[in-house]
Amino acid sequence: MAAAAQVLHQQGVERTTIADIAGAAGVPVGNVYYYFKTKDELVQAALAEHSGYLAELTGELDKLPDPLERLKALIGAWVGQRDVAARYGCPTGTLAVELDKRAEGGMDLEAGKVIRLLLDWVERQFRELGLPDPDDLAIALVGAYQGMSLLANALRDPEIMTREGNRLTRWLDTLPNDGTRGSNS
Amino acid sequence: MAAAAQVLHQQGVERTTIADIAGAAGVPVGNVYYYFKTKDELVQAALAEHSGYLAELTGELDKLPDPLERLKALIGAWVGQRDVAARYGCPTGTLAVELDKRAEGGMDLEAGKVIRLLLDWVERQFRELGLPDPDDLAIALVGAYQGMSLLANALRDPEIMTREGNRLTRWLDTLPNDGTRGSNS
DNA sequence: GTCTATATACAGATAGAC
DNA sequence: GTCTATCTGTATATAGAC
Repeated sequence: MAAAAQVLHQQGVERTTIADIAGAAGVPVGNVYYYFKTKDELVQAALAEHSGYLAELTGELDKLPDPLERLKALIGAWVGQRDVAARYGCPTGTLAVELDKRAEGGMDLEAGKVIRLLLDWVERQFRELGLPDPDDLAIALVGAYQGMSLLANALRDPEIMTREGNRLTRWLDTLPNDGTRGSNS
Repeated sequence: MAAAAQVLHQQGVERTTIADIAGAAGVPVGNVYYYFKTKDELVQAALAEHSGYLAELTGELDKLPDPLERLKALIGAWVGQRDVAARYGCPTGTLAVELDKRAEGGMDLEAGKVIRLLLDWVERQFRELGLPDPDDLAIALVGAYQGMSLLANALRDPEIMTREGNRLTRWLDTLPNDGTRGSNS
């Protein structure tokens, strides 16, 4: 599953053969088919991997006491992945684009479900901050992440992630404060 | 070329066969190969179509006297395409994702060049407005467009385009004014 | 449960009649 | 310049030995 997630991210779903995944995992092709009946099941497995990574990350962030700090740490994690994003794009975002075209199998919305998990977590943070329209704010933040990942990838420029990350962090600081948290400045 | 642009956008590069494009254009396959030696050349042609559409759009917007109004009209054009974006994504953005994986042929950066054209035009508007860091602002605006297109597509929800479009328009109004243009409020 | 060999299908590309 | 028929490569998936 880890091999599938990595190779599918780097080479894309359509350009990746089962032999590629088998090779990356160090097993022969027939072996892969023993555990995954179709290529689509391997894609599902890769999505589950990304979903697990997301749960792990948000689980860590939830340990931070302040929702605003959690969101800033999330942006920090995104920027920390800037080189991967510039080379291969956001794993879930590029999968969403690829699966949308891959009509057969009805998996076109599976990547959207993982993105939805991230959206819901982000929305929860904005809600805890007492901000109006937390769903719109979540769309704005996650959308900015997907957008900067796509641009960084299309232009092969990791600096885009850094610059947008800084702007987003400043943006978070400009949002109205409901007064229950203290300001350090 | 128009048929190639449309079918490649809707079905994706890898899932589109030459027969699909030939069928959409109403000609047999052999005919397509008379004008385009390889599938990659058809992709190039599709990119040229999107680039032409972009030039047409910005050409129209340039007729507006105020750069701020040009940017707002650009956002309006994006939102006007919300149903297409929700179903198939941004034509250039999804192509960028697909071409990044399609290593062979060295076309991985071609879609990035078209996006660069848009970025440069947007940056020019911000510069005319006398705003600091116009390149960062352009990344933010075009990134937001790519992000909301991807989210709308992944979640199959055109309303995301409308809501983000409204937010971006309000954002433009909050940017510092250099004083050379009048405020109506 | 692991691995090799192969069947099946289909897409990119070409040859050549018209 | 248009179109049909076909070659060729390759990827998914399976059969079956071990």
